[in-house]
Amino acid sequence: MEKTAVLQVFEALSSGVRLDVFRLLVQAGSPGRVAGEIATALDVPPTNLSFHLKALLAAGLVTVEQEGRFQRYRANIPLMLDTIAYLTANCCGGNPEECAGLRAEVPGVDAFLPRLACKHDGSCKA
Amino acid sequence: MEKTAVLQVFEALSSGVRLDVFRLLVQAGSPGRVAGEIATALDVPPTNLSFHLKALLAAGLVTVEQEGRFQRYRANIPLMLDTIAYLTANCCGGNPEECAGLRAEVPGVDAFLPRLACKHDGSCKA
DNA sequence: TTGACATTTCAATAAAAGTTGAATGATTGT
DNA sequence: ACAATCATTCAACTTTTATTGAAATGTCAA
Repeated sequence: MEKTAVLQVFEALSSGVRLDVFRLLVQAGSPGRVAGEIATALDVPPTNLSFHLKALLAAGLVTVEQEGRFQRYRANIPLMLDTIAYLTANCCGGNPEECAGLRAEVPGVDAFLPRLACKHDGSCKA
Repeated sequence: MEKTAVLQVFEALSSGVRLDVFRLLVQAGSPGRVAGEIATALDVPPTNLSFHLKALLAAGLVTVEQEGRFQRYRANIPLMLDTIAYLTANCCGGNPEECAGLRAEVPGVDAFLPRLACKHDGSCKA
């Protein structure tokens, strides 16, 4: 994944409104939500929501599909996972056990992480 | 984890300099790096690096330890993992298989993720 | 085709973040 | 103590981002 794309993702998630929108869509799953539903759920003025949705779209974190006069938004989960993989790449350099131990301490985090950026025999992968 | 803390993390990671610094420290593992090493490695003026390190510190993403006249910085891996857990919480709402399938498609991502925010029997956890 | 609704675009303003050079504080070696 | 080194703080400026209301676009239903 390219650094500029990763930066766009993190910048997109660094606004309170956009973080809420994205998480709402992550939890919504494949049905997603139309813009009006999002605006109501989060109590954000439509014009402002539109501004933030545009940023999320530019980052690739959400997709849109027209549905009559509605716009249906969905979270782009694979991009979220790619971004996590980028951030955690080659964790702890030569000492992968270090990262493995830390992972074990955060309940629930393991299933969403890269099969460690380092192999289980102790060596690291690219 | 609190939303404001998560926002600080994402904001911290939304600058090219800070993203590079954090990844450098993630890969450095427990030895970390002193400020001068970071500045040299990334070719950032010390005054500017200091500005960005301060933001990373405020977000909690790095720690400092004084070492003579040097300042040694280290990545805060548990916070990184907590943040990932927050972002992926309750993924795909009622349809956890949806997220599980997507995870499987991103090589290397699984080991760094929450043991899915949903249980393997199909139900979701808090 | 007219009127109502959903959403976006535009323009203006307000607020925040990034970069730089000069100055400061702290620590080491001589 | 003195000079050199490592790093941070400060002040000024430039650039980017957020928010709002009014207007425009496009779709549906009667």
